[in-house]
Amino acid sequence: MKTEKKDRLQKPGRTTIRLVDVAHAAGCSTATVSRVQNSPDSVSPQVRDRVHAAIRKLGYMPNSAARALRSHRSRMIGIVIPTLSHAIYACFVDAVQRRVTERGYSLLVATFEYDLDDELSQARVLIERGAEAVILVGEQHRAELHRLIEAAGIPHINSYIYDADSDRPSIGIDNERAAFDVTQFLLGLGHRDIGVVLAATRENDRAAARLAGIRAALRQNGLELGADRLIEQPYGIDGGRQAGRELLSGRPAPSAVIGGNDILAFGVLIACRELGLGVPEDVSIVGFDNLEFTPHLDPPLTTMEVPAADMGRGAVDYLFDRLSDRPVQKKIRLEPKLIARRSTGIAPGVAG
Amino acid sequence: MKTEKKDRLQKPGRTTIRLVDVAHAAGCSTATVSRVQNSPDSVSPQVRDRVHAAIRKLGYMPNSAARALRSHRSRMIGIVIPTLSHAIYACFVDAVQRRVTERGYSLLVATFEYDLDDELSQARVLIERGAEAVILVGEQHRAELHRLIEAAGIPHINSYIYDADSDRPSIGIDNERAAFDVTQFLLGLGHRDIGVVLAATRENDRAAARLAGIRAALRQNGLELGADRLIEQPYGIDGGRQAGRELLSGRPAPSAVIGGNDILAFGVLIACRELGLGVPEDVSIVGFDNLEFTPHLDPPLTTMEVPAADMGRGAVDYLFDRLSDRPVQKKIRLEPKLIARRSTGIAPGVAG
DNA sequence: CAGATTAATGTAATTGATTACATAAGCCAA
DNA sequence: TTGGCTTATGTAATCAATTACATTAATCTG
Repeated sequence: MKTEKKDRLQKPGRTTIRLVDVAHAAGCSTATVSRVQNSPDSVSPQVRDRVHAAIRKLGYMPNSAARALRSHRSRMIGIVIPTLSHAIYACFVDAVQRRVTERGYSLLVATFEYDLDDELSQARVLIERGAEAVILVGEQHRAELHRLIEAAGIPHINSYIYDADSDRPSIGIDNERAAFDVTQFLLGLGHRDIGVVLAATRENDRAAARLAGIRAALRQNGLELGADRLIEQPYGIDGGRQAGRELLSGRPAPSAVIGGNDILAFGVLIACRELGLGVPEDVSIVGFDNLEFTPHLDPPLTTMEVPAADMGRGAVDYLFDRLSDRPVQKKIRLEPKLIARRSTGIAPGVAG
Repeated sequence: MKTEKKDRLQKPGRTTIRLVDVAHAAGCSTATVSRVQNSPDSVSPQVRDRVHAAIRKLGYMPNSAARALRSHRSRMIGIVIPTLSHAIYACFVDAVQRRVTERGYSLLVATFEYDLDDELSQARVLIERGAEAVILVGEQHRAELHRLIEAAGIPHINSYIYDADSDRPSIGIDNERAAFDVTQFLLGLGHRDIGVVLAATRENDRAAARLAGIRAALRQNGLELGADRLIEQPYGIDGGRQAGRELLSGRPAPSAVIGGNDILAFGVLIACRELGLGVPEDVSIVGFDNLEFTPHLDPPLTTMEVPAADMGRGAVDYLFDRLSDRPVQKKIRLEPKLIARRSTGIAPGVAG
C-alpha cells in the first residue's frame, strides 16, 4: 500500500479523508469530485448527489493548501493596518471581514503600529501566505512594498485616503479637504485663533494631509498656524488631554481646537473641564471619525464623520472586481460628513 | 522544456521564482535550500551564505501552499469572535495578532455576530484553510464545532471565560465570581435595590454567568432580582440608555445599576443625566471591562476590569505550547480587578 | 443513417516545497 | 590502512488537490 509508508506526518491512528476517498465512495473519478466543488453545473445531477452524499458521510473537508498550490488561489485576502486597538480601524476591519466572508474568502490581519518598516515586513508575510489581494492604509509606504506587490502580481488598495495626484488605487476621504472644511467651519463661527492636536505626522500621511488642509484654510483667511498652536500627541485620551492643557493654559489661548480624531478631541474636552473652560462658550472643539461615544459626550462633540464601514466594503468590492477582471474605478472618493453638535459655537467676543 | 507547457496558471510573461531556481543559482540541491530555511544549523556556513545570496538576488519568496501541503503546517492561527466593533474584542484580537506575529505565524480572523450557527461555519472555514489552532470566545458552542475540532486534531482554547466545571481548555475570568463581587461591592455600600442591564444571555454564556453571579450575591443577602430589575439590551450606548430610563423612571427606582459592560453602563449614566438623577448621590453605576474612556466619564465609572490583552497573549501562548507538545495548564484563570471610581457611592438613606 | 457536435466523465501530469533515505567526505581510533 | 562514526549534501517520493487532454456516450443535422 502506497499510503502505508512510514511517513509520520499523519497523526497516528487517524487518517485524513482526501478527495480521492470521496471519489472512491461515490464511485467516480477525482476530477468529477473536484468539479462538483468548483463547477457543479458541469456534473450531472445524479453524480453530483452521490458525491455530496459521500462528502457528508465521510465528513470530507478539502485541503486548502493543495487547492491553493494547484489553482494559485488561496481564497484569502490580507489587510495590514496600524492597530486594532483604535475603534476607527477595528470598525473598518470588521466591515472588511464581513464582506470578505460573504464572498467565501478569509481574512488575514496584520498590524504594524505605525512603523512603516514593520508594515513592509507584515505585508511581505501576508503575500507569502498567499493573500490574493491586500488592503493597506494610507499612501505612504516603503518603496519596496510597491515592488513586492507588483512582483506578486496581486491587486491592492490604499484606504483612508483620497489623493487625486497619486496613481495608486485608493478608497477614502480627501483628508486635506475634510480638514479644510472643518477649519472653514470654525472660521465661519468667528474663530481666529485655532489650536490643533494631531497624531504624529511623520509616518502618517492622513494626519499630515489634515494638517495641510488646516493650514490652507487659515492661509486663505490671512491667518497662520503658530508653532505653539500645533501639538503632536500619540493617539489616546490622555494625549489629547495633555495637548489640551498645553494649548489652553497659555495666554492668549485659542478659542477653538481641532482634534485629529475624536479620541484626541475627547481629551481636549476633558482638559477644558479641568481648566474650568466652558465648551463651547470659551472653547470650541471638533474631532474626526464620529465614533460611537462622540454624540454622547457632554457636550456632544462636533466631528467630521469618516465612513469606515463603507470604506471597508468598498475596498473589498474593488479587490474582487480586480480579481475577476471586471472594470474598476481606481480611485474611490468617499464623502465625509461634518456633524455639528454642541461642542462648537460662535467665538467669544463675536456678536451673535 | 517541462516548464514551457501551455498551462496558463502563470501570469503571462512573468515567471515565479521557485526553490529549485534558488538551488540552481546557489549550486546546490533543493533539499539544501529547504534546510537553509528550516534548520539552518544543519547546513555549512559557506553553502548557507551562497543560498542566502541567491535568495536575495532572485527575490525568492517561498510558496506557503506547497510548504503547508507537504509539512502539514500552515503557520496560521484562527480566531473566531463575535465582532470586531466592540472595543473589548478588538483589543483582544490586537494582542492576539501581535503575539501570533512574534512567533512567525499569521492570524485568520472571522466574526459571527453572536450567532452560534454562524460561529460553527466560520470556524469550519478557518480549519479548512489550515489553521493550526483556533481561539474561540466562551464555552457555549454547537456540539458539531467540538467534533470538528477533534476531527481536525488541532488545539483550541475558549476565551473570556473560566469555568471550573468544564473540561475544555480556557482562559479568562470567572464571570460569575466577578459579577458576584461587583454585587457584593454594591451591597456593601448599602444598596438593596439593584437594577441590571445585560447583553442578551441566550447565546452568550458570559452574560449568563454574570447574571448568575449577581443573583447568587443577592440571594446570599436574602434579596431577589425582580423581573422588572433585569433588562436585556443589545450592546451599545443607546441600549444602555434606554434600559437606564426604563429602570430608573419607575417608582421606586433602584439605587444602583450594574451594566454588563462599560458601554451599557455609559448608557445608563446618560439616562441618569437626562432624568436629572445624580450619580452617585441618587444612583450608583458599575460596568465591566474598563475601556479606555471609562475613567474619563463624568463621573469616572466604577468597573470590573477584564484583562483582555493578557488574555490574548495567554491564549496564544497556550496554543503554541500545545503545538510544540509542551506541558500546559488547561484552565487559566485571570483575575479581574474591581476599580472603584466616583460613579458608585453609599446608598441614599444609609448613614455615612 | 453517417458524421458532427455536445455533454459527461476519466486519466494522469502538475503545482512547489519537505523529508526519508542514500551517499559521500572527513575524522579518528585501533 | 580499515572500519566506524559523524556531518554535509543529494535524489526522488510525497503531500492533496486541479485541470489539460482523452475518451465515451448522447444528441443533433443534413
